[in-house]
Amino acid sequence: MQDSESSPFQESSAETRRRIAEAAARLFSEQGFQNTSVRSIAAAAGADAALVIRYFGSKEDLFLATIQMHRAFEEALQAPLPDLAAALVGAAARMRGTRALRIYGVLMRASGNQKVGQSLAQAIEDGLVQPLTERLDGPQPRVRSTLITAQLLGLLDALALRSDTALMEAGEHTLAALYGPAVNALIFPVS
Amino acid sequence: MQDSESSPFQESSAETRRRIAEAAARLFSEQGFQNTSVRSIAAAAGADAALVIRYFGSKEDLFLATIQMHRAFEEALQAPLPDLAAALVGAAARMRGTRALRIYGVLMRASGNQKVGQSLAQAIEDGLVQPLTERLDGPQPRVRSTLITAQLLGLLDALALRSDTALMEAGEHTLAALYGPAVNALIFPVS
DNA sequence: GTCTATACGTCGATAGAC
DNA sequence: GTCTATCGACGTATAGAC
Repeated sequence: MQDSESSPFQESSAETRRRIAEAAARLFSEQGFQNTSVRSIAAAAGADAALVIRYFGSKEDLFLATIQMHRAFEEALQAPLPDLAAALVGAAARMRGTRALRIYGVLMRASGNQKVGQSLAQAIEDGLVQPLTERLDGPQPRVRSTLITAQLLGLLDALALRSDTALMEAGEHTLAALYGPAVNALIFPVS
Repeated sequence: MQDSESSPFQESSAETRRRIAEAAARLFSEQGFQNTSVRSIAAAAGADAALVIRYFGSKEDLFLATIQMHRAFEEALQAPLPDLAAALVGAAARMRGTRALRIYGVLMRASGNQKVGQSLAQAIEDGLVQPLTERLDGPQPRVRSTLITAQLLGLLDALALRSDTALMEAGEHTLAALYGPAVNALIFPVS
């Protein structure tokens, strides 16, 4: 399963494997999981469909191995508490047009697949809900961080899945000025 | 294509067609679009797979014809402006465990299909964004209503796609008390 | 050891027999 | 009006050529 680059004098196949992974990452992120066939990945990599399965086990495993979510909120989560909301919304706004946002949309739509759904849920838990929970003061930090996550992912949905024009055209400053206070209502609840 | 019930003495097929639509609605909402085969729908309806296609044109058209989103926020959108946020969040919270919420998740995950994605986007526009925009006072009503929609759909995502335990177990009152003010921050911006 | 040829079962969809 | 036969494409598996 994991024969990583342990032997430096691998004859040839490591290169083929890399080309397959590269083609898979590109096609999956452009067209999604269901709309990308194993055969088309093989063709783009100049290889055979059987090889793809031989190297990666299944289309599902190939997807999980090549498409992984960028930790888009990692930096924003370090912001001081009074600036946290603006930092999170700004990070989401800056994802517009990026590959990371497209990949989020692809993962979302592929989450009907059990492994993909679990993987995505875990990434959200580890990359957003859990770090947020630790930073919150006051009552019910877990529910509040989950709701903040819902706000941020709802924003990403509008951008990635619906390409909402009103939000695509708005300036980052406008989005932060409007959505920031809404996020702050959960960071600093009125109790 | 459209031979609706124009002749009252249809021999038999109208009943078969109804059974197919019924089975399709049930299986699609339980298993999603991709995980439901035309053959399994035909079997559940006691009919033949070719008949299913013959009556409905394609699996895609059958899906669009049978799975349609319940206008879950129609009533809440009538609430007086000061109560609107609580009404919307309450409506979302009450969707937990319902068929309507499962259907939302199914549509979301099937939105990689172009027709499904457009249909869902249109339903969101007509059932949420547009009515909300008309009710908002103050600047940038369109962007604000789009962001409120993002909040509400983000909440539905957490409930339908991730079955988030923190939110599934929270009381409707708790959710309204926490998320309501966050929605209100967009209904009544501080300017 | 790296890859190709081939095949199996299932899918959505179509043509035509009854 | 309904079903049988079949199509091409899919994911996957394996035998064996180089």
